[in-house]
Amino acid sequence: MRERTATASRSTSPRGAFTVDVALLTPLGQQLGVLALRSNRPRARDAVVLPWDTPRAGEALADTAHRLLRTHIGTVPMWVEQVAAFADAKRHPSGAALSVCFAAVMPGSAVRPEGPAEWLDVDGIAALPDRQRQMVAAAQHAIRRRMDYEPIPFRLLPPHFTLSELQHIYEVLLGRRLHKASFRRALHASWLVEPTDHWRSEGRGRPAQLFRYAPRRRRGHRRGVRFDLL
Amino acid sequence: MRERTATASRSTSPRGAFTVDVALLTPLGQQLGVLALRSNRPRARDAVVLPWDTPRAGEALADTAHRLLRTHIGTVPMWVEQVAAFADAKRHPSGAALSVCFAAVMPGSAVRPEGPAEWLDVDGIAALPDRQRQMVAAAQHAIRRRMDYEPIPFRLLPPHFTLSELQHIYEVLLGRRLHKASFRRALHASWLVEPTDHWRSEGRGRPAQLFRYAPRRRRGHRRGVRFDLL
DNA sequence: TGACATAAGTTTCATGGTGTGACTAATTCG
DNA sequence: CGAATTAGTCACACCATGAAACTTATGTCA
Repeated sequence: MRERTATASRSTSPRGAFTVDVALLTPLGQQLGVLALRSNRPRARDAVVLPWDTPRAGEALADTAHRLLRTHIGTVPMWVEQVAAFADAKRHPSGAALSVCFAAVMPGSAVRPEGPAEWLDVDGIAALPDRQRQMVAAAQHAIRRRMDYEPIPFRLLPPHFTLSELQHIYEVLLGRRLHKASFRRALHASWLVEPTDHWRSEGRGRPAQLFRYAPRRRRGHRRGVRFDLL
Repeated sequence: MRERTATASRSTSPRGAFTVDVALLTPLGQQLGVLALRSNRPRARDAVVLPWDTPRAGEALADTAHRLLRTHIGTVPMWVEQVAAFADAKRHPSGAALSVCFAAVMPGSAVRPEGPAEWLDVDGIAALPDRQRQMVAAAQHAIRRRMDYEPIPFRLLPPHFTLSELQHIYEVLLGRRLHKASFRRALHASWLVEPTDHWRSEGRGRPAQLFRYAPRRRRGHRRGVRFDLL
């Protein structure tokens, strides 16, 4: 066990130091799940917390986040990015004045994480400390925004996937249904995926063709201003 | 003078504390300018720095940024937002391990700021400390992204403005030219501006009608996924 | 075997947004 | 007056979008 992980020590960091907290999101059925650590004292105020730690000497923020993820899920997800710093009066398990939140995504897995870790439904995060509740909301918001510029959903799928699986990931991340024909038309027009020779039969219904994420030459198409989101 | 402002003290903050730094951007002709403070020791390594300070006890991050802005330009701009936290080994004038960057925008003014403050061209920021150079770049990047969701350019204009002025702001912030007809067509289609009864004669050329920022009823138009930015 | 359910994938149509260049309009200056 | 300058519009080709209907390929079960 590592020292200074969230479950090992609580409220023992010196005041004034800062923490790095990780909101690791994953598809959990039709919802989003976030990785939380359950303490062995279920009656305590911090019964469930996000993974957090203080950086080691000379360690970059992102490296602290990576180390936390390696510790708790054994690997570093394909997508990890800083969301924001939080320093208001809201409670944090460390007592630190400031916490930097990192968001990460990993493929959906039916397996329950081992140890004190578990998946929490993003809509059932009332048990988290106040500051970490804000963090989960901010992480979800950041992901939805950055999806427009980064291929985050593809990081949540194996190398080969069906278009229905891809659409389902988009729907879970965005929290709304998408239209099948429009989704596929736009996807193909962007030359982001490439069909393979393999098909997957999922029981009933027509088999689905497997695709690979293989972005083609970008036509450097500077688009105009979009006012419709203001 | 306030204690602990950027020009008053250098490298005197306790190590381990963190700073709040502000990148205040403004249109400067065809370019962007950023507010910098020139020290009275021009030969020093930190000849020019962004405004920064450490938060007071119990002060929220945004409040520290607001206080800095009030100190140096006398008012709090209409748009101030956190960009990110920086904590790598790059040099910061305070010596602090971590710095939280805030971006802000204010209307272009031909007036030179008073005191030790001055406008630095965003492309001529080599004189800034390493970490603050990163901050200015990140602030510019963040603004370009958030312009799609927030009416930041309107915060850079007086209550009444011409459409040419608005387009010029967009061009300076985005760093590229826009097509006049497309810009206006999209703008009007979004019902963001409202014509007034006033016109402005700017010397030569046809007078321009003045508009007001008056966003109309949003038709809750959930748009599909955009793959063309990936 | 054949009807049905189910899921993948395509087609079609109406509508509306986009880039572009050319056009008109109103003013100042010489 | 006429040229220069800036504001504002138009027309056209093309692309993107939402929606619904349609086709294809499988499994299920009588």
